Amino acid sequence: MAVAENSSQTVETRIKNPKLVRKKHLLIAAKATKLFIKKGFSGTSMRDISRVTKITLGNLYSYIKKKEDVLCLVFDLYHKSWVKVLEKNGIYAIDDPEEQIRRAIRAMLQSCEPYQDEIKLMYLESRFLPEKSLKSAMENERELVHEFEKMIRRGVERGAFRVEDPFFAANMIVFQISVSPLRGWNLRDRYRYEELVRLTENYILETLVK
Amino acid sequence: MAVAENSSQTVETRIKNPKLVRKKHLLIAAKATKLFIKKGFSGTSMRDISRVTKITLGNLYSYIKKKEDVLCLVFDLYHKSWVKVLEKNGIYAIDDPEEQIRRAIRAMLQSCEPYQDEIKLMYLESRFLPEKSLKSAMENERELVHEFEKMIRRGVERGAFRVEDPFFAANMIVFQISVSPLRGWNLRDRYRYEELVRLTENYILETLVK
Amino acid sequence: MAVAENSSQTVETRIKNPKLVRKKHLLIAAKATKLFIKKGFSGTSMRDISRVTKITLGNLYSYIKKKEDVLCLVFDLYHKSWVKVLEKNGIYAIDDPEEQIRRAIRAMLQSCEPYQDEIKLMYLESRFLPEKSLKSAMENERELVHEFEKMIRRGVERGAFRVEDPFFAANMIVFQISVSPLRGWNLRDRYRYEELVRLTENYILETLVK
Amino acid sequence: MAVAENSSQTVETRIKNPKLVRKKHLLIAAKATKLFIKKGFSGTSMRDISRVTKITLGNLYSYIKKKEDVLCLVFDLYHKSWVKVLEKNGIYAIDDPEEQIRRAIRAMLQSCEPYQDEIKLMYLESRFLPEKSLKSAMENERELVHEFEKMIRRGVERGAFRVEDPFFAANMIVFQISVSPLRGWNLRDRYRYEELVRLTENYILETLVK
DNA sequence: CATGAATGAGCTTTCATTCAT
DNA sequence: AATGAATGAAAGCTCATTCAT
Repeated sequence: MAVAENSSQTVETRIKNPKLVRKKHLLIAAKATKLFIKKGFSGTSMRDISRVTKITLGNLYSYIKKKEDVLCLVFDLYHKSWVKVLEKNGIYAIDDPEEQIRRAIRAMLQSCEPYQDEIKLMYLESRFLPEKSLKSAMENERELVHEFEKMIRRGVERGAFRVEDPFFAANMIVFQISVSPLRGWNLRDRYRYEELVRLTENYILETLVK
Repeated sequence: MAVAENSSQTVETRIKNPKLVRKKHLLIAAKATKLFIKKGFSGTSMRDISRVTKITLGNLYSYIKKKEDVLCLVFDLYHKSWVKVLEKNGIYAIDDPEEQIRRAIRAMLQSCEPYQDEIKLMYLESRFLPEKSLKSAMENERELVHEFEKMIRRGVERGAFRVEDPFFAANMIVFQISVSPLRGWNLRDRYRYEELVRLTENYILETLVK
Repeated sequence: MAVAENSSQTVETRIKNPKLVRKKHLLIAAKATKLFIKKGFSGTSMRDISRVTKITLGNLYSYIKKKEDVLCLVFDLYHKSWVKVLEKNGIYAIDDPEEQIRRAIRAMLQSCEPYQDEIKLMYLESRFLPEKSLKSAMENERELVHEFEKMIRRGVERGAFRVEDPFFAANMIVFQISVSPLRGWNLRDRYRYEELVRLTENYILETLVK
Repeated sequence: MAVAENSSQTVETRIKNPKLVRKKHLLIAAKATKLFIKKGFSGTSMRDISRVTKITLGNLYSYIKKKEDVLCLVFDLYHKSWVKVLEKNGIYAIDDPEEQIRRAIRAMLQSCEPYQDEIKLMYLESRFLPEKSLKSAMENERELVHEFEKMIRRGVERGAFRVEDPFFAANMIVFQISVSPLRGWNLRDRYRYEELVRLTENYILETLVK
């Protein structure tokens, strides 16, 4: 969930200098994100993007080939490495299943915090991705679900969890983690984010634990 | 979740005959829904809508004033009466809190079943609604959340439920009910809908019940 | 070579009134022809065409679907019925082969006269036609060549002509007929058109007749 | 018709070293020719030319000033020295007029053979030449016509030819020589080139000779 | 009430060309 | 001499919306 370091291998470029490409791609992705959040992908014009990035329209097209490439850049920027979030937070090293999954959820929630709008954006606009990118985004999510499934199964085997269908539960948990970005309008003016984290964490755990 | 009978108070019209207006509004909403599901609101042109409704472009603008009015009509058609779903299914008459909420969830899930795509659509395109309609749609949801909150509080008082924060829980439940429309791509080819209903129902109940 | 009466069956339209379509198509074709002669097909923009026809750009696209359709309209306007020119001039009724072919050539040359630039245009820009139209244009020419071939064979059988290869000769004659439009720059300021007709006619006949 | 040795006096350059200029000009012309044949002058972009020549876009503009200069280079490359073809083939030394003109035609046809596409190209795209180059190209052709005119007049004086108007005939002959490049689509899949040479040669001669 | 032609602004994309290094 | 990033204008085309009939 942390912002990706190496964006934009996906997007072809006419510019040769890779450092410059990276820099501009980051700029484009960052600025476009804000526009997309405000007006949506279809509602944002290339001229808008040109204006806010202060990159000439013609030059903009030196760094991308099509408008949807901008969307890919945005996804590249934010959609990297859900699983890495777990790795980085040392989740796999935790032995106790309850503690493990609790910490996993918390890690996810905390690393989502600064990117609520971005996550919603990705949720709303993923359908405009070119098929290849869409697939990779979905694969990314599937991986995350799979990690949770494994954690749940382990908890069940250990007798710590009581779960009817681990695959379904894993899907539900991943979905529940996104409750704040997706339903924020009803929650975020009522709770501080930390509270939301705690509440969500507890709520999910309540379901699993015997 | 049943289709609303009286759509289109929201949308102003040049036509006087109210029966005709209602008839055409229903037609427009129904046909536009399919287009929006397939191509999104921004991806659908007024010409597309004119073509599928077989209403001339000019005439179409006798029944609406702007393109976003069509979206309002669609929302009017599907977004009415969440609470009525509960009423109609006799939820309020059920005394046992666990049974009550279980049946409420089931009623919601079942009445959502034929409208998965429409629900997703409303989720995706609500941001293009004019503010007034958006507010009313949100209000509608808030009402539903509120009903669940009341059921939860009653269960807690009766000692049937163990819930930290009823308002949060109600929000989460309403959110969880929409797991199938919103995350269908990973679930719907694995489970039949009845199974999903059962799994979701059980999963949510597991959390609440002591 | 006479201008076609019924242009534009080829080109699809959003406009329903067929008379209007015909009228505008004629207008578009006529005005575009002049532009294409001056600046070529690629060098002429849709905006140019919009300007000279005084049809709004958006509306222009109600009468065509793509820019190349305009080229089709131009070809429809001028490229009809080479063979009809022969029919209309009563060529097939002439018994004497020499007289027949002489009159055929003259008829072609005379009916070409008002359209020198247009013929050159069609020669230069035919490569931008969509394949279907290109084929039909080529077929049209092939028919003309074929008619000449038949006339030549008849003359050979009658002992009036001395020709090595009638098919080749027919091709060469059709080519020679276009000498004025295609090489006009060197000839047209030296001879009046009538003289060119006479010279070409005699020159070709000289080759054939025993 | 042989490729010119000294191209590019026409085109101004920022580069000083004349050998280098010549080398690059030849490269540009040769590669651009292929592109122009395939996609036309207007359909070819400077980037295309940069790509195939492997000369950087910026550097390309060190050797030319405008895109049309590239066209000039192409014309320089192929359009030189029609008259030289006659010289090199020893045409002027031939005494017998019929033999002379027959050999002249054959020489032209044979030296055209490898450049059919190039000749058509020059025919199609000459209108994009800057006026000066266009004039020089036309002058070149005029010279060729003039040579033929002289040969014809000589034949007439000697009593070998019977020609109404030598200037017109010369024009027509030069035009006929280009029948294969310009009308190839109907002839070239029916005859081998040698046959076309023989047929054209005989056909033209038939007209002239008493 | 209905028709469908017309409008004009806006879209994405590409191009010839220049300029700093 | 050479590189390649940058520019700004213009291209083809579509759209929501209006208006005369």
